[in-house]
Amino acid sequence: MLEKTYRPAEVEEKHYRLWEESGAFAADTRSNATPYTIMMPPPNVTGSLHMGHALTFTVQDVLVRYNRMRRRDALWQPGTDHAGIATQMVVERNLAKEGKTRHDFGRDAFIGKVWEWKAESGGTITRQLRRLGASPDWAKERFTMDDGLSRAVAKVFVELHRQGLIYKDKRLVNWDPKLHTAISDLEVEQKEIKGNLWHFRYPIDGEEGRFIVVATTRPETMLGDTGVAVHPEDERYKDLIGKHVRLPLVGRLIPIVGDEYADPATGSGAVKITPAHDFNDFEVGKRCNLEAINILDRDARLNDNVPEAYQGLDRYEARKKIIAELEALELLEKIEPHTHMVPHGDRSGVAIEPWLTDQWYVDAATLAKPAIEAVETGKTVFVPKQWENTYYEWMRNIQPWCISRQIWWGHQIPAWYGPDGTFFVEETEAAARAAAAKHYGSDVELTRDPDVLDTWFSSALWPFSTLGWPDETPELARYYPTDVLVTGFDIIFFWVARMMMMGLHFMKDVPFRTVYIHALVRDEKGQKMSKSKGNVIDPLEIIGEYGTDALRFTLSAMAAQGRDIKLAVNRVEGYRNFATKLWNAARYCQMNGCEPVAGYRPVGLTQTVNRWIVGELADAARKVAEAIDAYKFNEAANAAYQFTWGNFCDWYMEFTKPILAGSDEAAKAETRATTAWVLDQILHVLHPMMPYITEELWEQLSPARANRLISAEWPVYGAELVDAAARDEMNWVVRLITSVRSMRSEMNVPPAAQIELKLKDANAGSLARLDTHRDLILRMARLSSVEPLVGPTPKSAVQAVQDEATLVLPLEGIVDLDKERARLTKEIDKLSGEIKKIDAKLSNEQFVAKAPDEVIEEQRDRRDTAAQARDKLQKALEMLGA
RNA sequence: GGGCGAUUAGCUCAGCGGUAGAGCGUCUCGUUUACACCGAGAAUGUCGGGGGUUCGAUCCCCUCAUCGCCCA
Repeated sequence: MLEKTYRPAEVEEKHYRLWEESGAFAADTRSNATPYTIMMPPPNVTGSLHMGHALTFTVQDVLVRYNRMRRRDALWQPGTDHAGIATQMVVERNLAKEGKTRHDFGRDAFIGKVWEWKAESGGTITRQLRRLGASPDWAKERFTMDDGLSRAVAKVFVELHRQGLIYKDKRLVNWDPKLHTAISDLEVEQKEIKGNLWHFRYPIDGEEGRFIVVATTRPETMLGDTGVAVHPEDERYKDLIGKHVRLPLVGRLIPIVGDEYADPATGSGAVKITPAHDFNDFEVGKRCNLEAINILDRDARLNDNVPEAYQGLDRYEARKKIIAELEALELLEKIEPHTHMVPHGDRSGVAIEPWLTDQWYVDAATLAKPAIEAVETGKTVFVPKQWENTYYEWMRNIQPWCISRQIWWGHQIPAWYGPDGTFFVEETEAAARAAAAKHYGSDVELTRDPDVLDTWFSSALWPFSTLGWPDETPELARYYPTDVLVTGFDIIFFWVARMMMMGLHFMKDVPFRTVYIHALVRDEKGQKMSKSKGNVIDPLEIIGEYGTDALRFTLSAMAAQGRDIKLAVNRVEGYRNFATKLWNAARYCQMNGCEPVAGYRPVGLTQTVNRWIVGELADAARKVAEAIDAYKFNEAANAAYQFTWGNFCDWYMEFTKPILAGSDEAAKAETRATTAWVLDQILHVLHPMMPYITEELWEQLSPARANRLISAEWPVYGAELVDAAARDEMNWVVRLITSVRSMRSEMNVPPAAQIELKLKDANAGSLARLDTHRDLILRMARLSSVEPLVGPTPKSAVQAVQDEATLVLPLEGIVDLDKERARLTKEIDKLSGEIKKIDAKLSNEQFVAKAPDEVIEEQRDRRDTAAQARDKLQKALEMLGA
């Protein structure tokens, strides 16, 4: 016998272990079934499960479990990402606790430390994924730094280099002065900073007493100024173009140039140009042949290219000093408060510096072209479709991708330098040595490029590198391209776009047919969850309190397309209650001997109630399947919830109690079998969203079954299961019972009182329904009898209309006449309002002329029904007297 | 500045051309042996404002307001 309530903690671990051990998650490369493939976005190896993970992996697991049950050969490819900077930071932080830095160890030893850390702590996220019930093919788990994946990375790098799509260049990069590495544009976050706009006077050379005013938010960069730009058409400065300015504090003569970058409308209209430390200035410098003087070192301290007094100063100390000194020289015109956007490193949190360095770049614009076309032609489709615009916007304006990082943890760039700086890009050191020997005519000492690749470089290869590429494995042939990629919009640029580029380039086909972009999970007020705000809801805590299934079902139910999820814990509680409800329904089945009957077929049933529930179930299961197919997880969850609670528990189980308690053995047997069968189907339909409780019930309700639910087949029913007549009949019963309950409640009839119901003017059909279902009507409406009304309507009665009939509750002595009059009046008013509205429509010639016939017909029907009901209630009201 | 999205019951959200829905919350009643993590019933909405298209608009179009996000 089942316990009284479901205790998730007691069964989740067991089922997970059994699933995994039995190979239920494994794809079958040799299967004849059509593959269904999802590449798991590899979480960072440093990660721990947050609500965003919980959503994305729940959605993926729902898809995978569902398609597995649909008998697709499902491959959910798992793995983790080495997360270069993030992981290196974690390990360095640990070393810092012992007062050490990575430099105390040296590169190789430090990398050894990182691997050690990974072996000890890198499994957290995958353990937590297991708690969430995720069912990827763990045997195929990969890590972006695996040998195989590293080989793929090297091959891609070398090939792209040979094709001219990877190149080395000296340009301004986003330099992170804390982490000492370049980062890509995407890793830069613009933060609004309240600062100042300092206006400086630069003396014009050769014109004593004349100044040009320039404004800057970054005074320290003035030491690297190599020009002042004005708009070529700006009348104020036209005469100055070609002249020079004597740069204060430095003494350098720098030219005044005409360039349209200077906006006459902002500030003074003149701008100082620091080509080595500003992206816009860099372009101006190129156009106007200005020198680029690098004045910063890797810590963003001033270097030897500035006057001695400033050398070694931090950028912010230098700023203070410069302002003070210019003020002393009376060259500070004014200071305006100014709020502006300052780029910050997303990992380090410090302001990044544009810095001139040698870096490796990917020619993203070239690779983007086929990737754009693939979406334009529908080879890859975004769901919801609007995200395609975001993708296009980014891809059509894509900039060269800086892929080198000055850190140690990651894929080291496969380039080796000879003594004269010539480099050899090869997959292995041996190949590089051979190439160098050929080039120099003898063996020479080679040094490998110390940089590593951007983490996203290896992630971009994930859809094929995990399947064995560059080897032509059976997996690669079978599972690429994948079916759907599930992810959040925040990494469309980081990852989706890059997989598209790499996939198309190396596999000549898109990496996935569909990209499902889900929402971001926020707190219940719509704030992004963050540790600093203290509004984080920890999925593991939720799981601990309400169970995994409750969390998964909540996330499914809230995953409506195109909207963020504001997660409120009471929603989870509500769906935990749903799990308990299901549990108790199963318990009821068990107590009533409703056990699965081998060979049961839901056709040819004798009991209307059974034909009805079977049809409702078929409808609900179809809705769930269609919703999952359309990535409408909220609709899938709601359809399953509504059927289980609203149809099966609230009505069917109550309807059948008289049969199960009765003496018609054949009806009893049929009903038991049907009840068991429907519950069984519910378990199937809920399983993708609530895997644990359904598996547990599946096992407990019929321990003899050979297979587990995870491996069962998704139910698909023929149209013959839906019986419209049965549905109409049961709906009639439902309406009758609801009506009586409502009258009782409104008239304050004590629940325990068994009263009589009379049916007035009921036709033969209704009377037949009444006879069929008398037992359950008596029970559910708490009546002593239900009979056709003979003779006149009793004086003190409460009445309601149902189709052609009137329901009459004779409540002599009990009924409060005023209350009943008020109730009837309210009903009548409601109906009158409706009739009036419909009449207005029907008397509108345009409506009658232009609306479709069936709409007009429907309006007429509704009007007639309402009018009939109103007349009957009117009579009832008159009978009560004024 | 450019783009996207949102605004529906007290709260969180579905719906998106023809009877406004759910969950939670609220109120009333209820120990009917599956379930009080429950059951029955009830109340609650000029579907952000203003225009337009249409026989008909919560739904389509325009505009304004407010809020949020992305990109400069």
